[in-house]
Amino acid sequence: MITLYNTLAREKQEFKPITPGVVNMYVCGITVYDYCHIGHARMVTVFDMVSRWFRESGFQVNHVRNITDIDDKIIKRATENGEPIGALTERFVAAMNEDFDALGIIRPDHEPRATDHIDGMQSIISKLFDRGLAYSAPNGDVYYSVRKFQGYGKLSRKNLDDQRAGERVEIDTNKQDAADFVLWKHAKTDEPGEVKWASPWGAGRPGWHIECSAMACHHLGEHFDIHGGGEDLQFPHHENEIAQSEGAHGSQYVNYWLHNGFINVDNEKMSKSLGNFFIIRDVLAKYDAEVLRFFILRAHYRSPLNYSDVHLDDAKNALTRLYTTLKTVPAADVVIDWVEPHAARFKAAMNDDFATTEAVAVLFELALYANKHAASAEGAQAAGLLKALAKILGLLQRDPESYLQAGASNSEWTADKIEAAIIARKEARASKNWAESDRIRDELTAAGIVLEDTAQGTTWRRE
RNA sequence: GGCGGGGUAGCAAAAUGGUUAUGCCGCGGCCUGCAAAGCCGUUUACGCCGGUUCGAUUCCGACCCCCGCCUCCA
Repeated sequence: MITLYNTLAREKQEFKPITPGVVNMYVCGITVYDYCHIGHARMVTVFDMVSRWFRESGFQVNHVRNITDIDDKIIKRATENGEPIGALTERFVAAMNEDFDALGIIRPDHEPRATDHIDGMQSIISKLFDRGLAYSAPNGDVYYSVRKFQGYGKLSRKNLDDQRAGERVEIDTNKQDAADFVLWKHAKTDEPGEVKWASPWGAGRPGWHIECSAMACHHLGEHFDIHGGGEDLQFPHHENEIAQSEGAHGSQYVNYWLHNGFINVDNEKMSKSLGNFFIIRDVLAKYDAEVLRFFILRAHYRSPLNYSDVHLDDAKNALTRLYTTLKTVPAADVVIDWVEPHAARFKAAMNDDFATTEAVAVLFELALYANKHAASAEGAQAAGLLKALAKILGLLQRDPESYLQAGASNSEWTADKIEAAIIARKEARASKNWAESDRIRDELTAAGIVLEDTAQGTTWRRE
């Protein structure tokens, strides 16, 4: 039995699929106008982990993650760059895929793009008009009349009358109510033709929220199991999605809402204005992608996660321990026996709202056991189980030696040169010339290369 | 102002009414030519004040502090 924290209910609930054995899940993806940051990395890693666990648990998973390829920021950036919208978005879709692939994210089953679903959006807007929930404003925009939708605020638990409308942002006088949101934006004369679509309400382009209602409905139907995204999307985005989809279809939209916590820097939310913003590729230039994945998964998905080099160093050292174990103790081929105590605890943790923190702790306990029994079949079995369980989290699947020796490709110390130094040191040691052997080792240490003398000979790794 | 999340050892991060979380770092020991790795051990942990209880970090109440959403945002 899998339980998950449902934002809609504000409590953990047992997961009951609409169709037995099937999980239909929609996750809000990226707006492609810039490189993805580590907050995006957390979001996709978390829902990748969720998909993997459902699959491991025997479910058929339909994982949909959209790509927002039309919006104000995209238009602005394309204009600044003097390039077509399509060229800009294609470039950043490619960059996104590179980054996510590096993180070991399994591609979602569908990655719909907003611009391919304009018809679906218009269809929903028409239904909203039919039901009296949409109206055309004097300026040509189409708005959703929030107060006419009963249950508005049920996800974010916001009471319309308690909001301080207009306190931070000036109220658009075209709206009948400050809380109303745009469904369709009328075309502006200075906008390029590629952002204008014909519609019953005049040429224009969709509002932000409507795309997810349309794409989710297209791939998963009017009613599906899980909808995920970053916690900031809870309001207004997800609240508005509910209003649109349930308003248009007259039935429940989503059973379980999952929201991942943010990555913070110095305990504050990352934001460009604070200048504490980190894009994935900059981090990957400094740290192995698996370190970043491990860093994300060792925390619980709903907790805030502080980012800094110190924390990544910590994660890196911890991951090195695991890989070192697998290097030292050959992993046996293991079919997971879920009754085995470690495996059972791993499963119980994952079933409990994806408690990867506890699952990772089990990994370390297996490493300890494997190290203690390194020479025996028990040890190989434990190492094998460690690797098998880690696979579910998308971790520890590389050749340990390769992982430990990776990086520093720009170093003058190539593998060949290191091997040569090790041979020279071996000769010095054979003649008990400790001064020379230590000199060689110190030289390597200074270059960030650690030597380890074992019964089977000397091995090396990069720090 | 409304709504929500949180304060755990040097750092990071979980669970839990009484029993070792886990990892990193530091320190001591074993091992080693010396190291590294590994193993063993180790550093007054639970924001503050009351209450319930045989017993609370863990439940209840008050208080202090931090963070998020209420605007585009993962």
